[in-house]
Amino acid sequence: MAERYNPAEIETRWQQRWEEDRLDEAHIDPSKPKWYFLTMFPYTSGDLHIGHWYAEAPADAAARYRRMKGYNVLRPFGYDSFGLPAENAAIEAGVHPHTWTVENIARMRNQLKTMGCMFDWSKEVATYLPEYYRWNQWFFLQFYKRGLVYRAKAPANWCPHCQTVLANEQVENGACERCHTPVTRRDLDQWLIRITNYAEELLDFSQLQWPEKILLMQRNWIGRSEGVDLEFPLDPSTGSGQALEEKSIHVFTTRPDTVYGVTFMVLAPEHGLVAGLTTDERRAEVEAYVEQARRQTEIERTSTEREKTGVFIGAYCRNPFSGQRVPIFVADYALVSYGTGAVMGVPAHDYRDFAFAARYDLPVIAVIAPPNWQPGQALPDAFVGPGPMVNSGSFDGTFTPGDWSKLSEFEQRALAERWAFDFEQMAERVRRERGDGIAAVASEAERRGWGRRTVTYHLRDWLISRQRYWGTPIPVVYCEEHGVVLVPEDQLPVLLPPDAEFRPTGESPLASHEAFVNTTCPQCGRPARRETDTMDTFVDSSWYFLRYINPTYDRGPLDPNAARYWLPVDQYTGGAEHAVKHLLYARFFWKVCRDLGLVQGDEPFARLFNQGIILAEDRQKMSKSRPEFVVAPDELLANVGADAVRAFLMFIGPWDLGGSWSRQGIQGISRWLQRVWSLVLAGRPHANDEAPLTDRRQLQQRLHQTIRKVEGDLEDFRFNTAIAALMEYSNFLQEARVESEEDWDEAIDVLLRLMAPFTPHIAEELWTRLGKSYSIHQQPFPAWDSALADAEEVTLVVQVNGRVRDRLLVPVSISESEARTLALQSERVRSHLTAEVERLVYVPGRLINIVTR
RNA sequence: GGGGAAGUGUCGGAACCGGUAGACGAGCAUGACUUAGGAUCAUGUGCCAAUACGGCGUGGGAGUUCGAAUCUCCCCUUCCCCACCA
Repeated sequence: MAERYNPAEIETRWQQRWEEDRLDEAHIDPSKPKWYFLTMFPYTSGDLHIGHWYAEAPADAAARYRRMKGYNVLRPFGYDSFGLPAENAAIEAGVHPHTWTVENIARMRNQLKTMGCMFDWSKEVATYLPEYYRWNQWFFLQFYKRGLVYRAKAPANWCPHCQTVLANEQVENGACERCHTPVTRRDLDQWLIRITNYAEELLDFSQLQWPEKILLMQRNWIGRSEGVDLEFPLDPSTGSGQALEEKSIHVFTTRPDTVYGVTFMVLAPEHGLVAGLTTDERRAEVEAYVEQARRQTEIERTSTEREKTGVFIGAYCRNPFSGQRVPIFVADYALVSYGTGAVMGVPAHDYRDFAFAARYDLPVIAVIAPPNWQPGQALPDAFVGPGPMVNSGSFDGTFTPGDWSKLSEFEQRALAERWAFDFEQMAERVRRERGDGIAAVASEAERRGWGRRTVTYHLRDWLISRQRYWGTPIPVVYCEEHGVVLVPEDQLPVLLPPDAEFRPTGESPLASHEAFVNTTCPQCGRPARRETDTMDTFVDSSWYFLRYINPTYDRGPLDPNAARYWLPVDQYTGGAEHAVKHLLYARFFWKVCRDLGLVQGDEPFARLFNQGIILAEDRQKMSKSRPEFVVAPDELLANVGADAVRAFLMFIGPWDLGGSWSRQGIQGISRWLQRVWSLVLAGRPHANDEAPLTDRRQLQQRLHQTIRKVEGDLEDFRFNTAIAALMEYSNFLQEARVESEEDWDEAIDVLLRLMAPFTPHIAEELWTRLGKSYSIHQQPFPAWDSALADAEEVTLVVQVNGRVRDRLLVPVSISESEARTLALQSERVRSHLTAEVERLVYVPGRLINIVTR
């Protein structure tokens, strides 16, 4: 009786051996093409769950395949280990975040090793270590010197639960992405990074082989809008008596063609001019409104269902084009964070303004004539479509496209229906029309000095200050004499003191640590205070992949020598949830690094692949409240083994779609591995029985077809069909009766090499047991020969009027006339030929369709 | 409100260019072997009929085509992302 497959024993044995032999360490080798294969590093949240396996196991198979194809593959691993979750968990458990993090990393590392992945452990990186965050601080200094870091007092997203500010990207539906508490606003002095300087370049995706979906999300997030900054002079006859430096209000508009339709002006509640412009009699009401806007959460404030509200502030400005006096309102539908924080209200041609005007009984002046509209007629709704300008002084009659080209076809059709005009005709008219009211008014504004063309982005500057403990201290000192002073490079790192009170109070925890706060000014040596905020952890993750290439290098964040060889990353894999956070920040960081001369090229990640999400059996997302899914169960590893878990996760479906985790299906993989085990160890099946001999040519054909299929699937991350092909192949071998020992050996040799990327342990074990040289993971991937893979005979389907009536086995080389003859001779076909044959459609190698009258 | 992805047996899924729908697994059924098994092996398994060389089948409805899961239009459902962007 042959020995049974015992995955637990085999797997631990090989994992130890590979580690001892440093099989997976990558070294610079100019004689080989390199392949930097990166997977997003995990947050150190504790035990590994099946989601981690899902991110790592298929990527490992793809990386192992690359290595077998002759690439020098770099496959590092690290830990994103600063940040709120560590702190929150530590507070809950009453442990220091440092202890919590160190323990988690140790546990995660051990659990990771049971997966049998080809990680190069010599390049491990953890962001909480001073050797790492020292370079965050170094980057901060370089950014500062290049004018890419600045300090500003601005209303910031504030999470009342986490007691810290958040970047725009970390607010989801108006709530904190971590704890889902509704976000409010707070005015604080904050450090920001000028990512907007790179907005234009970040919109260039031409060098990226990324999923369209992600590019689209980044494009939308950056949100480029071309428009005009228009200046509306303040009316001197109104307003408060306060002396104002500002003489005008700036608005950003994409629709200057509607400027004659302005009937009011809206300032965001946080707009700097509100307090100064408000008249005394309006002051109480305005202040109450501003105060309630401030208290509201983002969710309440940005709900689209909500009615537009606002308050007249008593002041007026003047429309430079029409000369008309325009009342100024404060309303929370204007956002400080977009454009100039002020909106020109054109109710006739903007839905929001229309709703606002309706509520406060403000005039609606149509300045673009909708189809079938008569002058003087009231508008039932805002009209955003194209048409001739009216009520617009010298611009009357100028055609303007309105929002037409910005609308999707769907929206255009809806608009056509709403205003009862012909969609096709209008589309054609806009295409043909040479007039452009938008450009005409914009040019006029520039000529008269009333405004200038400008581009506005949805992307905000990146707010990196955090009022929390567990992060990188910002290397800045405040001196009474010298103000903001940077900590000199040779004094880095500014160490995070281990003994600070880290419980959040709303104040930065470091502020109460006297020994940390009190320092001396690097310039004059007199007493000074340290900055007590820490950095957003997205700073850490923006460049970790640069550190991997040589994590011990101490003369800079990255080793230039290693950088020249390894960078950029050839393949990046990870979840799509980072589409506009990490992936945008990392692209930005790279571009700055390029400008600092640290790296070459414009993009860090040439190719990107997003795996899907793995759900529990009942399609619930895995979570901490469901411990049965949080831990990749030891018991599972003991029973079926890591190879089976790996292969099952790849077999479950396409990697980018994710799927449900079920223990049931894993039996199928386990059985397959058992069958392969017996097949390989038992030797040629049916060697001595009466079964018909398998044709040698057919054996080779299956072998080469399988290599071709598995290779193609691995190139495209289609692991599920690759494994199905391997199953088909091993099932075929099980049925086969192969005469020659050599042929059999070749067939098995190929099977094991093809399995090695997916199930590395069993492949290595069987390989060794067959007496082949260690290690299978250093063997080349088998090559296929299309002459051998291509079939000599094909099944020709014969259809009558599109219905399959017969299948004929014919040589590939069959001529059309031979095929016709054979098809028409077929008994099965003839019985369906009840009418005269009209024509014959012949698709070589596939089918013949006989069409009758 | 906008954008995107997807709907195929009992289940996960396959079908890459418009050309054999359901590969490969799971589950189920029957049988074999077994003291027993959630072990192993064999056979079957889309639905309806059951005489088969039959009919119907890829969310629903239309269309293009010799031929549609695949292309076009309308409708329905699910998931994801963004959401007062002036």
